[in-house]
Amino acid sequence: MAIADTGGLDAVTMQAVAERLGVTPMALYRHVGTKADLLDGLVELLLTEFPLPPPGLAWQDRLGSLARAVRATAHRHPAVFPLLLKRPATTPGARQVRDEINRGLEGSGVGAGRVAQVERLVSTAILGFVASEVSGRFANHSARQLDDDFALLERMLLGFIEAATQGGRDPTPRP
Amino acid sequence: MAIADTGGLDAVTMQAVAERLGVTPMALYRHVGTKADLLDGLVELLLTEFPLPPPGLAWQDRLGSLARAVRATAHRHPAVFPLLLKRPATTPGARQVRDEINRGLEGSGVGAGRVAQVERLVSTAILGFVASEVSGRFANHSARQLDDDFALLERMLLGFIEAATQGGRDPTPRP
DNA sequence: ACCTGAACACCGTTCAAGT
DNA sequence: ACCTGAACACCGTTCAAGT
Repeated sequence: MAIADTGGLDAVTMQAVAERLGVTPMALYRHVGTKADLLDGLVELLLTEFPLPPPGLAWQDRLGSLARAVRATAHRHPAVFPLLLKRPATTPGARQVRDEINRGLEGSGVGAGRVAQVERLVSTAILGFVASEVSGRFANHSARQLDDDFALLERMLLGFIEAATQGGRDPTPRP
Repeated sequence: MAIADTGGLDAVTMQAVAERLGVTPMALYRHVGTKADLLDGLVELLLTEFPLPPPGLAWQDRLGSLARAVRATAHRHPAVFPLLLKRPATTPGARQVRDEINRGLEGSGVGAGRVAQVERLVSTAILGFVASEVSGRFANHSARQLDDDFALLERMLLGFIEAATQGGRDPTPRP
């Protein structure tokens, strides 16, 4: 992970990892099946780094703080984060995050039958924005502009979630 | 592009391209500065393949048909599409698409001062979903499920755009 | 102007051999 | 059980040399 953070994903070679460990590249194959496995491990490490929001918050704040935590983690590991687009969220770390989002959505009043689809769209919107950001698509934009964009994205998603509510609760007015 | 479509991005090597052209790898450096330049060319080729929607449609249909055209192009070139996350949309091909979206947004009544930001969020949401799709994140989902998700994404974005046409400094989406 | 041969410094991965 | 030497089939890229 340290190699990826400082040198990018291309710097994560079997030789670089081996050198970091004071060992020859061939020795790694005793501990990891292939280089793809090593990258999978990196992604899982990233996922377990997302801090889950404290309980007791309103669902809006739970989801909002999780979204911002994901973004902060991505900024810390810009090379590894975009790999999330490539793998189904089936690992323990991925499920942990998805379950947290689902709890927030249930708290919002989204019908149980629609939670999975809403979760997919909300996750994908956050993932797409943050992956764009750390991958370089917004290289010409200021940090201030990106913060504004992200705040608007959060509002868009809260509005979407409220609209997906089955009328069991009154939509909460947003500031 | 043909090599990328059939073998993935990893198959796009200088040697593979050279062989396709009946030439040695070194000959390519007469026509392209570096391999990164070659990939840039691939992305630009992809961008110019997006069919722009016919004029005369309502703004909702213009934006919708553009979104679906982008998705169809991504399905045709799944290896190259995700590279869009890595580059600022500053090339002629990218500008062409962005201008088209901006025209749609202006038609919707979004204030001129907010078109750029709304465009960024709408583009990013589509890009994020489609890149996830072609990169493998939804590998466990059926084509039918993904079509449904995409249709819901379109509705979410139309709702967001409509909310952004109402007054106020902050476009707050409403159901 | 365009292409090639030879060469360099890397890659991931294997296999038999060492401790 | 864990590591290494040697080797293989690749990479991108350069440079001088060829036509």
